[in-house]
This record gives sequence, structure tokens and C-alpha cells, in this order.
Amino acid sequence: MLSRMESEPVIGRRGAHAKGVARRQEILDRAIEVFRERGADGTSLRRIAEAIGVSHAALLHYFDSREQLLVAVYAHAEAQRAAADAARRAEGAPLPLRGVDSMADAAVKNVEVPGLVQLYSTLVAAALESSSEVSREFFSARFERVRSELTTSFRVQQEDGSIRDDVPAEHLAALVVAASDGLQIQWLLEPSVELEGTLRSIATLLQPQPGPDPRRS
Amino acid sequence: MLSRMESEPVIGRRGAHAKGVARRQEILDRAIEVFRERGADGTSLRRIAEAIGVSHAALLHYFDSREQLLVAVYAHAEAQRAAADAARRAEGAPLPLRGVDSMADAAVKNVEVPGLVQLYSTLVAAALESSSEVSREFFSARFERVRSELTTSFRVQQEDGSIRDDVPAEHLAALVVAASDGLQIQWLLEPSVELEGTLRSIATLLQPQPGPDPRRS
DNA sequence: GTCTATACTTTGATAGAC
DNA sequence: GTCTATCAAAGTATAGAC
Repeated sequence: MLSRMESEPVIGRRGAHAKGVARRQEILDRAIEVFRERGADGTSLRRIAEAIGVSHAALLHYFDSREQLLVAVYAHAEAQRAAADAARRAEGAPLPLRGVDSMADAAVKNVEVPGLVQLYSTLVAAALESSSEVSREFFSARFERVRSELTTSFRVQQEDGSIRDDVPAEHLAALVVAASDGLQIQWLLEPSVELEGTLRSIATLLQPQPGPDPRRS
Repeated sequence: MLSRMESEPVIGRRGAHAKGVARRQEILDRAIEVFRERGADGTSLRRIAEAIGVSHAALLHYFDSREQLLVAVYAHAEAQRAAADAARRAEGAPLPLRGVDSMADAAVKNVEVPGLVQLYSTLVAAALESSSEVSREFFSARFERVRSELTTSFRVQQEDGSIRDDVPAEHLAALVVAASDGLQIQWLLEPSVELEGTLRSIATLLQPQPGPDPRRS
């Protein structure tokens, strides 16, 4: 029941032998930098290995496949962000945002690092192919977790009357996740779309509604 | 100003020489079937060529690259759907849907052919990479066109009072596109999310609002 | 356990024959 | 216009050095 990150689930296989795990994390840290800088562009196993300073076979010693490495990189980047957020809050920073605002904030931060959004899109697309189990399992679980957290948050807000309750919380959760993902892509392709403004407009759409108008026929 | 499809823009290079164009369309028709059946799974140039009955080099005679072929396939599939819709309407079928309903309808039809959604996701992800100009140009233009059409539709509806007008039509358009794209992916990964119901919930969110409540403090 | 060297296979792409 | 041959790059797998 610790509020602390419960030691970030290891995506790869071997390890659990302290030393190996440490080296693994080191590789992930460096790989993340590669993606941050160059995006998912020329990120073959050999290029990543070269940037890290090892042979490509060495990477496969820690990860079963290129796909598994990529998923691990994304998961690691996400965990880093979560840890940073937690640390910031621990220092007395603003309270955890709820519902829509948390997504809007995360989205804005995401597009500052296009390489990671690129990686995310690539892996989600891969998850739809029957060949890539690793991606599918990771993103199925991730979507379910995020939707579930948002649903809970929305349900609470519906009960205390801070948002409308004439639309199921589950629908709102799925919609907000979809909108956030989709808008980040649209923004990367055409920065004239107002990412933050559009996401904040969702808050307006969610404002509490008056009961059904009795004057209506 | 014809309402008819203006001869579907040719994505490839050569052609314009009648004969070549015909063969081209033939290849695209067959390639679409491959994607409909097997999705974007094992769709290397050689596999597609094999399914069609030619060598992979033959495909590259009509398309500069694999990416260009894939974009052409997607564009062709979309044009086919648009043509079918137009034909259906010409037979006195229901009038063109507006705004949200048109997107919801399209989304539901899309997920019936997972292979095409897969192809779409793959190409959108590719469009984010600086290496693939073809995808980026196609999808940048596509997003802009769809957003623009939706914006116009929403603006009209705002003026005649059928939807709320306290959120910019541009925001609504971008949101609906994003929600539709994102939900299709979520549904493919977890069919328990209610694709159609969730998309229709957007209509509820867009219902006209009463003016600001004067009783409020 | 960690890593290099190396080889195998598939793939996108090009060149040249017919 | 289409095929065969060929290439370079990439993912993957294995053997063996340390």
C-alpha cells in the first residue's frame, strides 16, 4: 500500500539479478534520450545500440525483441514522468488534477517531446496487428487502467454535482482518452489546431446541466 | 461543380497513360482485398505481390515505394466508401447526415473492417516520422479537410440553434475527429467499450444550452 | 551473466534482360 | 510492362570470449 512507485514492472525477461536490472535501466535511460532527440525515425536496433555504445546483439540480451525494447522504453518514459509528477506534488505543489484537467496537462507536456508521441503512435498501431502480442498486452492494459481511473474520477464529480450526469462516466472517460490521443496527433501534423484550448473546451461540455426543461412539449 | 467524384486524385507517379492507370486501379482493387482480409499484418511488398499474382518489383513499377502504395490503397478504399454512400443517397436513401452522426456512422462501418483501421493507424503513425513525406502530406490534408467540413457543419447548426454555441465550432470539429479515431482504436483493443453508444453520447454533450443562469450568485 | 562476432532471413529498392 | 538478379539494411538467432 505504498504510495511510492511499486518498482516499475519489468517488461523484459531476464534480470531480477540486481546487476542485470541496473544495466537494463541504464540502457533504457539512454534509449529514451535517443527517442527524445531523434524520435522514432531511424531507430533500428543497430542505431540504438550504436548510440548507446554496444552491439545490437547486446540489446537482445536484455530484451527478447525490438518490439519489447520499444514498449519498455515507452513504459519507462511514462514511469519517469509519473515519478516526476509525484515528486513535484510531494514538495507541496498543486494538488493532483482531476479528470479533464489531468489529461489536458499531460497532453500538453507530451507534445513537447514529439519523439515519444511518435513512439506511442507507432506502438499503438503495432498493437492492432495480431503479430505483436507485447504491444497489444501493454496498451490494452494501459487503456483499461486509464479509462478506469478516469471513470472513477468522473463518477465522483457527477455525484458531487461538479459535472453533468446525463452521460455515463464510462463514456466520458473513453471520450476524453480518445480526444487527448487524437488531438496530440492532429497537433503534431498541424500545430495551428489549438491543443490546449480544445482540450479545455471539453470542460465546458461537461459543465452540469439543469434538469430537463419542464416547459418542453 | 459536379457532385460526382472528381476522378480520384492519383497518388502514384506515372500513369496518365490510360493503360497504366487501368492496371493501377486493378492492382489497388486487389490490394484492398488483401488488407480487408488479412489486415496490415504480413503485408510486405512481396506478400501483396504474391496475393495479386505478380512480382514485388512489378508493384514498384506503379508506386515509388511501399509507403506510397499503402497510402494509395487507403485513399482508394476511402474513395470507394464515399462513392458507395453517394450512390445510396442517389437512390433516395436517407439524406446526408450532419456533424456528429456522420462520424459515428463512419466509425461503426470502419471497425467492421479492422484491416483498414489498422492500415489507417499505421500510416498516421508513419506520417509523424520525418522520413515519410507521402503519408504526412496525405494525412495532413485529410485531417484539414475533415475538420474544415465538420467546422462548417457545426457552425450552421450553432446558428440555427440545434447545438450549443458556447464552444467554438473549430474545437468541436477537432474533438469529434479525435474522438472517432481514438475510439475505434480503443474498441479494437477492447470491444467492451461501447463504440456507437459513446459516440452518440457526444450528441448529448452538444445539445443547446440555456443562457447563463441569472439566479446564479 | 555480459557482450562481440557472425551468420541467417526477410524486406525495400534498383538495374537490366526480355 | 514485367520479371530475374542483386544489393543494402534490418530483425533475429547462435556460438563463443571474458
